[in-house]
Amino acid sequence: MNIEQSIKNSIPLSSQARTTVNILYTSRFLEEQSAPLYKRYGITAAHFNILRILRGQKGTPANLSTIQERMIDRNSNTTRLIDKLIEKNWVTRRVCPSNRRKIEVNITALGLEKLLEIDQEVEQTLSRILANLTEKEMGQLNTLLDKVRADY
Amino acid sequence: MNIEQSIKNSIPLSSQARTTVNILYTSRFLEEQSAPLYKRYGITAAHFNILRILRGQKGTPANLSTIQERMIDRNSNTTRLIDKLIEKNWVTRRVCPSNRRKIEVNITALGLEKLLEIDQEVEQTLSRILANLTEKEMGQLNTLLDKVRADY
DNA sequence: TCTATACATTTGTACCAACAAATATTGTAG
DNA sequence: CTACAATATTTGTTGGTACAAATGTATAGA
Repeated sequence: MNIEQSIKNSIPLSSQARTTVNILYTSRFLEEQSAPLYKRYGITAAHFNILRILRGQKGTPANLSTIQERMIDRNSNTTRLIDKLIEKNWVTRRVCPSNRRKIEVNITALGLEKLLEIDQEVEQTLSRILANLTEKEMGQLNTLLDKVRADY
Repeated sequence: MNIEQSIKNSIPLSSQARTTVNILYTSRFLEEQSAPLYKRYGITAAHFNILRILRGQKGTPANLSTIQERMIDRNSNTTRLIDKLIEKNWVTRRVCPSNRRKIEVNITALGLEKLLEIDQEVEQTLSRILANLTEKEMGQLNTLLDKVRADY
């Protein structure tokens, strides 16, 4: 179903508006599909995203500003997101010895283990949904989306 | 900048994951660009979306379930979103006489006026951002996104 | 060295969203 | 005509998000 049928629009949208609505709507759709999965582990997509960033560090500790830079969903509550992951013993936080304004966040062995578990489920879900697209089409889609954000 | 540079990823993502992250990230980007605009009018994107749906009704009242069906962001708080629009005198709500379980929501003249104002600003912002894409590219992007949501 | 400024994170607050349960109304099977 | 299920919306609660202000630390200039 195309986007105008999906949202049952009765007034024609400009190409720009239609494209924007389609991106927002599809993003929302993907979030809805994956949210229950994160929930089973007591976290949200934002927590998962942080875990993936920390794994990407390959042992090097990350400080808050680095994490924020790399997040999909930048917000100023990264502290509280980390708090939750600490509660679960999935990450650790300590004051950076060389610059005590900074903190060092590390993923624990348990965190890595859980991340792997969740990651596999996420990949399964995504593969099922994106099975509708060929590799070439995913490439085109990525190129076009990159173009939307160009100059920013 | 492509998505892996944007989020500074250091571990290669699967095509599915890359595409998903790209859709989420671009969606988030578009929300960030338009949010301040809505905020100046004391509303959120969800309120704006409801106003657009009501305008699409061309005078026919919409009940809550109809609005929810057409929303980008479906949630069960549509009641409270409407509450806010009523406070502003941008919409009215009354019990449907033929079926008192339902309510009838209408946009007011003031609501239409404000919607037009906001809409013009939104269009300007979107046109500026999506100026990076040709009409043909927007068409391709829409086709690909529709395909992501096919079968659902 | 005192002071101002920049940097990095945390905290307060108000609002928004998700989910479940509650309420009210209507339709329907016996 | 009554009990039960279905429909439509509202409300309670919990937790998340946005934004601003506050805190603590480091750096650089007079």
